[in-house]
Amino acid sequence: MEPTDDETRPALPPVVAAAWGLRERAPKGPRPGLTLAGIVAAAVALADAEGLAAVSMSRVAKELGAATMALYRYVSAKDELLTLMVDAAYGEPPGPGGTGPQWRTGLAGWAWAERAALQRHPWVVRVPISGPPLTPYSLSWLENGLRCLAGTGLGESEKMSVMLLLTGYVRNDALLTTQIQEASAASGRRIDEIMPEYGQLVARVADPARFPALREVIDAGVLSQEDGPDDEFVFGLDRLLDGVETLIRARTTA
Amino acid sequence: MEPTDDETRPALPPVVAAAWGLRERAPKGPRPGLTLAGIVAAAVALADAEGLAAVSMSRVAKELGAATMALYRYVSAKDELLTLMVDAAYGEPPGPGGTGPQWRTGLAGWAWAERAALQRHPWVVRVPISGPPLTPYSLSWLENGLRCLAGTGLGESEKMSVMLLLTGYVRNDALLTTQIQEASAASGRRIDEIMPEYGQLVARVADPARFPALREVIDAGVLSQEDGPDDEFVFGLDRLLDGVETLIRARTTA
DNA sequence: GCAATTAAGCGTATGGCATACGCAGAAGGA
DNA sequence: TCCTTCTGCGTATGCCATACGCTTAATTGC
Repeated sequence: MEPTDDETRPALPPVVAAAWGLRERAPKGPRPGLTLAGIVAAAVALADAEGLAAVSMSRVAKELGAATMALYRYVSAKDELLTLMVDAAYGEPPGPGGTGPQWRTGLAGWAWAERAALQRHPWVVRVPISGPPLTPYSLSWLENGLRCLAGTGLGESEKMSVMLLLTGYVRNDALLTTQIQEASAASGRRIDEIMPEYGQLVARVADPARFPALREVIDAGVLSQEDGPDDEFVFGLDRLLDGVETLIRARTTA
Repeated sequence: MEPTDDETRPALPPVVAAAWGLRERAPKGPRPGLTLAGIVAAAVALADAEGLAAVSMSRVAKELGAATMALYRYVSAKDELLTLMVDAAYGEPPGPGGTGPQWRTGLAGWAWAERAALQRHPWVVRVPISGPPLTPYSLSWLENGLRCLAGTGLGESEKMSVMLLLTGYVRNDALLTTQIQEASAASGRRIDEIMPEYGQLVARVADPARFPALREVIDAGVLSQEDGPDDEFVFGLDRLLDGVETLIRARTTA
């Protein structure tokens, strides 16, 4: 008996197989009354409307008119549902951007697209990473990002590192944004009220002798003026892509 | 009656006042049997030992030999406790680095120090941000970071943006690292087992025709080789500081 | 010394959560 | 017709945050 693939290769995690539609149904037994895609869609809609905290197994089931435990016929644990929700929330990535010298506009467009997706589904960044990306849409996003870096002279390992850095930046920005929004909603103040107040509070609490640099920032009025919601994102993205550009230039001229 | 500070200035949030030690105790009534600092220390120790999920009000109280509701005499809600825990976990920042041309080594040291603090207390990045930093240690970290940028020609607003970008990078790296560790612990596999497996799984699931760039990465063996745990952090930090350097040079030569 | 005041510690109750387990019944194959 | 297999689901367990109000300790004003 020759070795089969099943013995030489690691098995696909069940949730990955499900995401790629590789589950085969046994012919016997009653027809399923629900579908995995329907469960995921209901959970995504619920998270969009009421936040990730509202996504409990019983609540999703109620939304579908089913009992809580019925969901466990489709998903072995809540973690699996979350993984599938994230993949669905990402959806189709933007088309591959230009390669070669256009890498920068391509990657910038990719980053803005991820940001837009995370603004549509802010709860995505609250779902703990369960491992490196293996689900269909996640891999498509990675693929299209990597394509922007073709012809830049970067090594394959460097390309992956750039993508990791970029998606990390976008995700962190989205996490910060939603956390600030939630905190301001919880405190009942609007964000444009909070920032000027913040400057005053820091000034009150931070002794100028011990916090001189901070005091200069406050005196410059940085904390009082409001900037457009995109300004901070643009700044960070520009720095980050500048850093990548420095590396690419070094690889090209070397 | 002339306007007092209390009328013209926003009030300090209670948790901020507590963190700066500004709570005055009424002389009457029984002596407190617990201290805020003691509660925070117990909660930090518990989070270090068993993770943030283990930090429930009843569990912290049990650790202190008190009843659950006793804690609510010191903290108005769990969120307040979490805020104080984070501040305690950061602790003293590294001394201010050199200014002027040494900004880069100073900021790099700052970033490594924050990373070290987050490795000591991985749960910190799981605590939702409740607002801009106002607690003592948080402000000290910000202060010492800003000092590195003195004499670089950056505007005050740009200095703040750089610090936001840098701390975001470090925190995101820490979040990713702990999530991967937790996921690998939950699956019972070691991380150095997972990565080679991951390459094989991607290869199995990703059609080379549809995922050419991804396939190149896999074929280069990027996903199979393990790099030192710091390599990825070094790469991102270098790119990020390169990007800041580009900006500083533009401000200097202009 | 005594009464009034104030805050500390805490017992109880509420409503929600994930999910292990096992049963009833449906669908198809033999 | 009977047997296998799978679906839907009811129940039970042990957690969680925290609102409310009682008892009691420590102090002040008389």
